[in-house]
Amino acid sequence: MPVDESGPEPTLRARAGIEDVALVAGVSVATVSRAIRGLPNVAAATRERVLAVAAELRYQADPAASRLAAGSTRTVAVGVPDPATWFFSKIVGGIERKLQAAGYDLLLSGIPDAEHRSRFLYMNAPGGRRCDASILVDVALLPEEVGEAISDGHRLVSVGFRYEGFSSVTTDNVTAASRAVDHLVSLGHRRIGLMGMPMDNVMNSVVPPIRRQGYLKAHEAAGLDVDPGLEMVAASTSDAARVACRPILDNSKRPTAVFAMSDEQAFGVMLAAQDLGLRVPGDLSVVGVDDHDQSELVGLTTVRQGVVELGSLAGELLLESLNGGPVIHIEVPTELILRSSSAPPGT
Amino acid sequence: MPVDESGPEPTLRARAGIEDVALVAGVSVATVSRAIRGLPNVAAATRERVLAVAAELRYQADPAASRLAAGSTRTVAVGVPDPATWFFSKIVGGIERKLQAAGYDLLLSGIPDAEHRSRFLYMNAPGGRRCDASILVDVALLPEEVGEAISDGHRLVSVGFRYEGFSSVTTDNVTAASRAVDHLVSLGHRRIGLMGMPMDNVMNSVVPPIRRQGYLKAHEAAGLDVDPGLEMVAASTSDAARVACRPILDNSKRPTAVFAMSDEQAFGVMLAAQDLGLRVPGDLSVVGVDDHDQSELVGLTTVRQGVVELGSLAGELLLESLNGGPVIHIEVPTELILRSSSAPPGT
DNA sequence: TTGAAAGCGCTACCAG
DNA sequence: CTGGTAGCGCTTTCAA
Repeated sequence: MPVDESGPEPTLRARAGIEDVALVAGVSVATVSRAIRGLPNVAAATRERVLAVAAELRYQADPAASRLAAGSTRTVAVGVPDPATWFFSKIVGGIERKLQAAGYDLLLSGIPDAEHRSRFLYMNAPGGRRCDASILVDVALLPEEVGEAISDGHRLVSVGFRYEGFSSVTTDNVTAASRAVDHLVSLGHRRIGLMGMPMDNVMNSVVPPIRRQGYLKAHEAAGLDVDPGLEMVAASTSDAARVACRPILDNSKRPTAVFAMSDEQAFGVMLAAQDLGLRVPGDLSVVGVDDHDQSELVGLTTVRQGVVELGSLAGELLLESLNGGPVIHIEVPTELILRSSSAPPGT
Repeated sequence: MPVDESGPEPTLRARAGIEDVALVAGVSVATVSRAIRGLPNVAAATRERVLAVAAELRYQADPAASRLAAGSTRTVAVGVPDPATWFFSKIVGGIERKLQAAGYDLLLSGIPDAEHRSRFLYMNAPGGRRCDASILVDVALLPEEVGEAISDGHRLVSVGFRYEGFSSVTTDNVTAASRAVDHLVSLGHRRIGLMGMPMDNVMNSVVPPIRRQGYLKAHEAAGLDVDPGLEMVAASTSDAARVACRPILDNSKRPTAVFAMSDEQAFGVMLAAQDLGLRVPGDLSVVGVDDHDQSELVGLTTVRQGVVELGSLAGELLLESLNGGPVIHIEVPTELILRSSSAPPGT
């Protein structure tokens, strides 16, 4: 009766550890460690042999063990308000590509509110030992959080806001907004609504007021009064904006144009106009910010910012900072893209 | 001359370790470990004291150390072809919410090609010790990869495809596609183009052929011949589709309708129609799949699938599988949404 | 209910 | 250039 050795190849049976590799290659674990990580002081022949054995045994260093022993995690945490959003997903995509290419793992967290934000900050602080650094996208930090992060030695790059002490990638939001409003003014609009975002202290608390500044500035430059009754606020989604702007549009004293702080909001405004039977741009001009993938199709005039680029730049800055690079602030340019959603009033 | 003790609070100086907590609380590290993790066999009073000290010292267990000692990583890896895409970002969002709520970390990887796929599989296999499980979204596995994953004991849930051996969340793609084409047929269309996706073996290699089946099936059911000259292929983006369909639309023998495998492709078809001066739906009807956020605004008729739900369900299945749950297959329903991009030919 | 101690798998220092 | 070995910070028997 033949004894059938069950289980597959006995050589590759369990997960190979560094010791197994050392044994088979006939060297010490120390040498294996050096050889595999490409450190100097390993004879070429030795390294080759070790690498061959490691490959054969399908050896992979246990990340937890490496991290524990070496101190570095080769992981970076990325926090965004909502990863399912057009804007944030583009940025995450840009970051991911850079990090993956550099061999870093990317830990993704959604940060929908202040509680999540402080948890993120706490867990990803150096003391948390979860990552080597983190990237925060449009998540506003309180002054005390900034101070704490700095004194903790938190490596952090910020997208959207500029904090001294951390590298950042931002756009010139005052200019972006005033560019849009200037355009509407130059078309002859005098009653220009603002579709803004909430300015609570939880997230996005910096971008909206700045874009609003641009809106005000453009009015001032044109010698126009702003009508506070034309200001609306909604989350940065099409649906929220659609609902929020309805009362102001469904009104004889409605604006002749609306500047929306994001294209997705602008889409919502266009939808509301459709709902009310208003023609765009005949009855209502609409301008947004972003140059969303679908903006061309719907003919939305917008102020473009290179969103994916925002992400890749953030990834690069982070990598540089990890390599001991200096704090760098980058401001990416914006550009007005003219399409069919804006025209002189009453056209 | 007063000696100024430099450095902040001496008590909280360095990062507190479990030993510090034990010392201050007057218990052993073993007890601290139990107390903090909520394990039984700790006196209520003791636990309370330990927790208080831990909070005061801002103690956090080092994840790497815990992982090494306990074996579990509390991390799950998620692989998608391109995280910057509408469809995948929605799914990742759905997954993220579930995982975050359950206290799991989410490692995000883009898997644009076969090389990345095999690297992902290798690193996130149980032997990689990087995560406890993984989720693959629309990343097609070769039969040998499936077999290997199973025999490795890889915990994996699949979104988009159904493999025996792993939990999965899918949609009925044949029905989705045939529903769309049936609709066009019932409007009177006889020449219906197909905007499909590439069927290489790298990614998306299962969904496109299945949707194509639905397209063929609907033709057959209606007794219609399919014209191979009306088949187009492009990546699932608006731009790619716009370019790819141009030659077929810019032709006297053009189709009267196009079924696109995704809404983003449908957007591209609509853009191409615009480019060529074709009216939608008058000269060309267009139907997509997904019900993208912007589909309502552009009036796109589409077959809706609950994309975020796909993600949340995947997250739930994964969590259950981690808790020893069984393999489960879920198929989510689809629904035809009628809008203005489809109408009888020549309307 | 609590504590002592043996690892978890690797890296890094120091000798040789 | 290579090997021995002491940790990294926590979890988990096993005894007490």
